[in-house]
Amino acid sequence: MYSGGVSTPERLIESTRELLWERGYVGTSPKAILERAGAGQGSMYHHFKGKPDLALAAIRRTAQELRASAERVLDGPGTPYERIEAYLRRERDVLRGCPIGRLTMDPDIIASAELRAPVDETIDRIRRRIAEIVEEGKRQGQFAPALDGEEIGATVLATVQGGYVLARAAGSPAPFDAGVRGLLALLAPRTPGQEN
Amino acid sequence: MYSGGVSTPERLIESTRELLWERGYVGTSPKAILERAGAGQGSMYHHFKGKPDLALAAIRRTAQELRASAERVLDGPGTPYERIEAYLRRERDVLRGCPIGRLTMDPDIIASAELRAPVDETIDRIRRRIAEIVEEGKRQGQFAPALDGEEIGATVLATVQGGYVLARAAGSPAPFDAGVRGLLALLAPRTPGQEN
DNA sequence: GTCTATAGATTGATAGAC
DNA sequence: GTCTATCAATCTATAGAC
Repeated sequence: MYSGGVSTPERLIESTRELLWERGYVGTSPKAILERAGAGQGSMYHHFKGKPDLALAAIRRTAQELRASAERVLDGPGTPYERIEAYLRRERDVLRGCPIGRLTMDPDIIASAELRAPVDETIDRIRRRIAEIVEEGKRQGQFAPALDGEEIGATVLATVQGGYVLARAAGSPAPFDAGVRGLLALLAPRTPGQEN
Repeated sequence: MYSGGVSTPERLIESTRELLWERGYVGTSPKAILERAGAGQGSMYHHFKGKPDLALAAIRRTAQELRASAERVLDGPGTPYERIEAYLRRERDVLRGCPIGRLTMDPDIIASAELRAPVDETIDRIRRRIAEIVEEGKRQGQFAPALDGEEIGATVLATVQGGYVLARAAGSPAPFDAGVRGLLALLAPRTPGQEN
């Protein structure tokens, strides 16, 4: 339950972000949001048009934060391989899953162009940033010329998103970590004299 | 809506399978199941203890079918690489997602050991089968000895599961196909004289 | 701007007629 | 074995007092 010097709309958005992550859109009721935010029924409908409007505000903020934190890692120091490795290995609460990726399994999100848009944009931007890094690595001779940046970008992001699925199914982060290690082994940069 | 010479419990299970795939567990109501099955309230509670019991029957059947069809491809003809390629490229209704994988984003499925069990078992068995095939490929010299079968198995399955996430976010199967192509490029078998 | 009261629909489940 | 009727609780939303 949020309190402190934070405004009511702010508490509503933060509570919605948490619940969307935990239970998805379909599984999140206004009542649950209001309880967590410590607000009454009227407050929500005063500040937002309804559940979809509040969810949109919450999703936009989560998308923005996720994109920023991913790009901080991808634009950090190191060789192309090292930056992709940093992205794959960065700290994650694996069993909670991806707060943006999980929304793609929500039928009401996918049915609404407005709610799906920030999800699409976030995933697409990260994927394209990885694609650029792979192309950079190809120019530097770190990756094989036969690799396609766009394709590897999709593979990297899919491994992460699918890693969450495997981990949640198993009830353990281990399969996520295994998938990441497998991908890194496949991506391992070519060093002089190395045959694979 | 199911009819024909099919029994009522059968129609209930099939309707539940469809709805779990489309809307997940949280998003599927007994009412919706009954409407699709063309049955009344009483029928469902006569044959099943309730929503979780019916869902369990539906999930077990879907899990069984998915495992069988995946293993048919993985145990088919061809080299280890070709069998993994066949698995990755097999026909999929990409935008519908995986009927088993999507359940991992359902909080009520994950909260129930009984409902999660068939999901876990299905994913785990396919992953281990791929791991065996990778080890077989290593023995044949088709894959680099440095690769770990268990890890690559997780990477392959994660790429598929995550590919669905990317595709549904984009509203197009293209990112799924791109991710698969990227992974296949990384897995590409070593042929005599080839350096990467 | 916040609250409670209330609305009509839907949820998951039960009772009891046929 | 199937149906309709009914249940208490919850859903999303609105009304209106403060």
